[in-house]
Amino acid sequence: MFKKVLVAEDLDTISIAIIQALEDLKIAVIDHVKYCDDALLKIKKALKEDDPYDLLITDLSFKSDSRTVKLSNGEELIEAVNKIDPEIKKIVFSIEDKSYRIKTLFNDFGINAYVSKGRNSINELKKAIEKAYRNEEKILSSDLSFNFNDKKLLEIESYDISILKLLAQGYTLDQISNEFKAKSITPNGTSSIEKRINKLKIYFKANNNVHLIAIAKDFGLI
Amino acid sequence: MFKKVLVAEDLDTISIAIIQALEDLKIAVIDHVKYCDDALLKIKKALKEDDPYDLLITDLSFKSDSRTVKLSNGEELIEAVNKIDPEIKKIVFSIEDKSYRIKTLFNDFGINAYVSKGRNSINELKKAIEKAYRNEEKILSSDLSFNFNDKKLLEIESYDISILKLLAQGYTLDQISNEFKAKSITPNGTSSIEKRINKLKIYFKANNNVHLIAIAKDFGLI
DNA sequence: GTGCGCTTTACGGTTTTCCGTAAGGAAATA
DNA sequence: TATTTCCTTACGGAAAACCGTAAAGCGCAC
Repeated sequence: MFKKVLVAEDLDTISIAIIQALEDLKIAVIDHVKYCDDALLKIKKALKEDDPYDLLITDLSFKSDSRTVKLSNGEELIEAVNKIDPEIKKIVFSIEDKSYRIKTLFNDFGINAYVSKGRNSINELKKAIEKAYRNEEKILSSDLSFNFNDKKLLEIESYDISILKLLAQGYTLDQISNEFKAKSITPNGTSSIEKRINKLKIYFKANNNVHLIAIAKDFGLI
Repeated sequence: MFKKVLVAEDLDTISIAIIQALEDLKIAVIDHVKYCDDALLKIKKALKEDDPYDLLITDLSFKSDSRTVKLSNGEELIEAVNKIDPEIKKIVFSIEDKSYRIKTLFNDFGINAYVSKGRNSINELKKAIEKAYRNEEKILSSDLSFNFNDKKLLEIESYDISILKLLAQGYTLDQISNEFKAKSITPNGTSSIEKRINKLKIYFKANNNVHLIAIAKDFGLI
């Protein structure tokens, strides 16, 4: 079993349960941090001392408080960790259950397991840890289990997300076009952007832009 | 101290910590349910047997799964409980930190305390329980503490929420007007609705309807 | 009844979205 | 080089949002 595990979770109520689960699994060293920044520091330090962590268990969303932080969520933490420690196994433990975001975690962030917080998540977490230790890939908690080959949500790319984000900030088509030109993102003609929004509306069965943004918010795309 | 307490919380990770905290407070009877429906049943049964609960601790959001439920969130549960058991004390323990929703809980739902899940929430919860036992009113965990006299967000009423919800579903002004006429909600002229939306846009500093809905979603209004 | 204040509704002009069609341009193919 | 195909952009008309102003409706005091 893993020897040294780091838990990044801000809610005290939840970290208690995670640590208890890790103790049940007879893990020797269990460290816990409440901020992403601290997690990165600990991983750096462990590497320097030649005693790295075997596993990182992290949440996705962290509450912001008075403390100013560099890494504000789990994705940013994982991105930073990947740069300095490609060996460490990564399990995400979060309430998020939107397939789009979870697929990105596996495909772009290279996590080993995703466990959704739910009514029986401690068992699911324990199972995922054991599977990760046995080097299984793309581990999903059983309440989720969607098809990774389903291209549906993977087709939506960062370009679409950029449009949706700007729309949600109240930009008009013209303003989005100018913004894209300024950042040399192509295509950037108002007509092209309009067409792309139209595709999204058809895809999400949205009546208009307002509806589209509401749906995008619900899906956790933005 | 309270003798009999009911905990309504779907996440197993969190309920463990809550129950542990209640045990620390030497509470004799601690019951726990994962669905709002079950909470209402237990409260009903306890009333019938003339051994009612002293305190209900509930979350706001409950995950939906295969089981079909009548009460799908904490607000609905509290509403139902208020009808059958006006005596029971009510503490809401949730991640939500938007003042609008919390104020409604105190003013319209008559809860005794609100504790925000955070980095030190177990202590906050314990303190809130003790204060509620001493009959204190409108107890807030210390990480929140906003001014109840601040009228800002209280001014937004159910009429505004109705408009926002319909907008988010892709309705046009005309359609909203018709919907309101059908449900005899007044005012229902397109012009009046337009004016109201405009107020909301000024209030939330939104550039247009799309922006407004994005903000409303972020605020948890809809 | 009359006048006042407030809310609701109506109206008109401008901007933006909405949606189809078509032109322009670049890469691929023959 | 000519042709096809796909992607990008332009254009134009209808619908809806946007925004200010004016009129109508209504309760209320006098």
